[in-house]
Amino acid sequence: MADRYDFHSIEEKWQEYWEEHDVFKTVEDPDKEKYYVLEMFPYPSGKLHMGHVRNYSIGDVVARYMNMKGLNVIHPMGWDSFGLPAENAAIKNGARPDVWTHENIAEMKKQLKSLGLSYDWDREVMTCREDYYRWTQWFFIQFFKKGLAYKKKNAVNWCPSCQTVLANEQVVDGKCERCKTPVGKKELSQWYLKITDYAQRLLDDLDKLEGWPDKVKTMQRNWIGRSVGAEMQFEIEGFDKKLDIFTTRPDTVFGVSCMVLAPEHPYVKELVTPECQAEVDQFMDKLQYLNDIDRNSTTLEKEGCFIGRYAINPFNGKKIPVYIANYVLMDYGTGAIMVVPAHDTRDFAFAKKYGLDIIPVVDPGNPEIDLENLEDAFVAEGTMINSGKFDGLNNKEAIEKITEYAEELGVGKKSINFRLRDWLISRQRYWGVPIPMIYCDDCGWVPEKEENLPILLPKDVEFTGKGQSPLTTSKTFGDVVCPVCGKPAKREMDTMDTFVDSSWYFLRYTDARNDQEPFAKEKVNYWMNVDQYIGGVEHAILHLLYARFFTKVLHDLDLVEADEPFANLLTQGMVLKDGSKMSKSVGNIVSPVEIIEKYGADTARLFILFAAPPDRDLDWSDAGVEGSYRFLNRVWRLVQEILEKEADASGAKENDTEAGKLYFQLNKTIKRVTDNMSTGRFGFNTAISAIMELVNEMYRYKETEHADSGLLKDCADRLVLILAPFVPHLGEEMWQRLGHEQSVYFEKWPDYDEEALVLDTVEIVVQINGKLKHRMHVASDLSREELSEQVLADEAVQELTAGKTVKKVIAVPGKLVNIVVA
RNA sequence: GCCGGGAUGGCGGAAUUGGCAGACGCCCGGGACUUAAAAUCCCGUGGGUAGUAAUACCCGUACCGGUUCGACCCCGGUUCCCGGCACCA
Repeated sequence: MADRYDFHSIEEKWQEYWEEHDVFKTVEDPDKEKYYVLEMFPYPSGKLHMGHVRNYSIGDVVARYMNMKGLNVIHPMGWDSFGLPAENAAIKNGARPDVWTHENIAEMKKQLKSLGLSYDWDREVMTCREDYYRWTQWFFIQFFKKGLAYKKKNAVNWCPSCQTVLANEQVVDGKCERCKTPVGKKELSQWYLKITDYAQRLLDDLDKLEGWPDKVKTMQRNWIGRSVGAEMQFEIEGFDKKLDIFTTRPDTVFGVSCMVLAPEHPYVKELVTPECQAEVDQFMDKLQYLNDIDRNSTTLEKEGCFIGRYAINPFNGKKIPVYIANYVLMDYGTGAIMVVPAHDTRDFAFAKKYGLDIIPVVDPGNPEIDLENLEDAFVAEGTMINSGKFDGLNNKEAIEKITEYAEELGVGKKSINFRLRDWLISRQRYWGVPIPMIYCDDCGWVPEKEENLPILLPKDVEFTGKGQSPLTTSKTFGDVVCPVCGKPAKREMDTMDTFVDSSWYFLRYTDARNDQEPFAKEKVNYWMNVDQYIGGVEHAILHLLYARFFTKVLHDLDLVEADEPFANLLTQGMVLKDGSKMSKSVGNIVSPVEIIEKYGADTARLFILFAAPPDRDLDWSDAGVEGSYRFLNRVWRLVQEILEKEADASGAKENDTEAGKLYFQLNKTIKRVTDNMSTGRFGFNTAISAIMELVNEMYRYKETEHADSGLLKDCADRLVLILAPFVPHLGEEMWQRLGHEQSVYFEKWPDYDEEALVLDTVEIVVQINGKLKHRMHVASDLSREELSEQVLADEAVQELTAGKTVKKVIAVPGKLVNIVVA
């Protein structure tokens, strides 16, 4: 009789019910407040892992809760289905990438459905399907027309293993983000999206994102890397062009002792004097043997080489030598710097090595620092010296004053530099969106006519895994006529980075079947923004930055009202096993399919939500899963037992009775769960523990004399309502058995009885000198004074304070009284 | 180096943001039911000292110090761990 519940048949039953009755289908309803909850869509690898289960369980609880709260919830799912693994399968065992991908999608969709997730599958999106990538191409053309897409030859990141170029964001510690192979450089002509035009807005608007974790905002700020300073021009003797440098320390311009250019700086070739040529060549040779990681290492010794020229400091007319050096990078600022050894640690090291002047221009005002013989660069705040009319100023003020002065002299101006680079989106791979551009010898790069979209991926290609894009092997793809002049022309052979696809999928969900436009305005504007976005922190800069950029551009193109995509963001922690990430090589993978088979989806969901707060890493525990399973069986049995008893409502709700206690607990629980579910709190683990306490209390009450079965039934009803978002199959089943006709998904989230939470008497704590000594029950509505009086009059308290002088009494109504004695 | 986050029992984690530290769960121990086991139910469970015992007292939220009647929480300093950025001028 104390049987375990049959989750197999229950879960199957309700999954069928939801599907047959279109329970999760949503349509726009202007009279209802909407709620858009979204989980990051997966790459269809074919197999669900625990990270997915966690991600979608969180989203599903939010979606189901918000629906019960009466909001019009949109909760879609789709597939980030372009990408390398499909192509690698093609290279390895001749699979067709499209077939391979669709098989994987079918398998994963089956697994997703077995979790009982509340998706509106009518909105399903696949980025690899023509009906989607047609619009990705269309957006690219809009970007191009706005001057936000351009092709440029540049030294780019090349992954030799993936045989393609990578964006800066995809290079982590000098290695490929996907396959961890060290990334090299290649000189290639590639397509870029001009994300740098949006650097300032992307930075500023982070302040608007109150519902984002600080961690992610900080990461984006670091990545965008804004720094304020000045650009200044230095004349070079015997050279007609001026040398442009960027500095954040214009205040130190009187302390410049040399100029340094990046070795790749375009002026270098022209500037090197014949006497220095040999030495410069030697230096360049040495640099060539360094890979990118070493070249950028902070520990690399600072080395350089004099190139035979002198520059003139426009502020003091001083003649200073011009060098090239390994620590100056061509792709930041102007690729040239002024060297101020006294106030920059790198410059200091460089000056020491080459015997350059070290001229202090900021006085620390600290007698312990010997300005004539600095042992280190002084980089903190101080007073200006050796700087002509600026002497005596605080150096922070001098930054502004000297910049203004430079402007007067016409040798410089305020300047802001970003670390962010433009987004390189060309990929030399097959399984991606063809870039809809055509090269004509006469017209240059022109976009394909919009009515010709989509430009379909050709099927007659070979997968060699080597060299150029597989599209080049197609006999049908490359040759076209120029859309402008009609002459023979060539198609672009590269495809787009898949991060382009995922930069707008959340917009497509709002109108996924539209074949006239990417989405209808009224639909996208009804549903956007995403109210709650949930996914892994690994996308903190990649996807989340690109998606913000895309949304802003589409906003500027007047396609969407929103200019930020995601109002609230939850970055969920990883699922670990025995303290480390689940992986094939470690052999510690727990398969969701097996867990669902053994315990059911409801148990898996409950455990994963209960074991840790969602933003923290979660260590998988088999014993913990058992515990969650035990709890669900406990609830199941409780509800069965209550149903077996005849309901005889009497409704005793006084605080001092057992029934009153239960009624109080019920309302407290509803309040706690409700509070924990509100946006931004994500207290799923504590919400569940509150429900567990209620269940314990119901068990206790059930065994008391004269237990009121009407009250128990009432409790069971509400227990099921608040539990249902977490364990939806069991929720539906119990709800039905409790005699309700409608799906629990459509029921209203229960309110709690505020009055029931106000007790007539409360237990308060009595402290003597801050230490807990005694407890007593008092009326809950006592004032401070009444409370102190009553406590001091208490017999036990008198005993505790006997023979001591009461110096002070602090009373906090409803909480405690602290008696300070001497 | 700069920035962000963190450290609480044997374990995962609670604590309405200054008011009973350790909720809830796991593990472990004891008991009930059972011929027995499983399942289930009940009880105990931070450490220490004293006591046959009810109990009493002491210590305890990484470390040192401060503010306060009162600190896991606020302030100053230190250590360690995780994440991001980094020869970025």
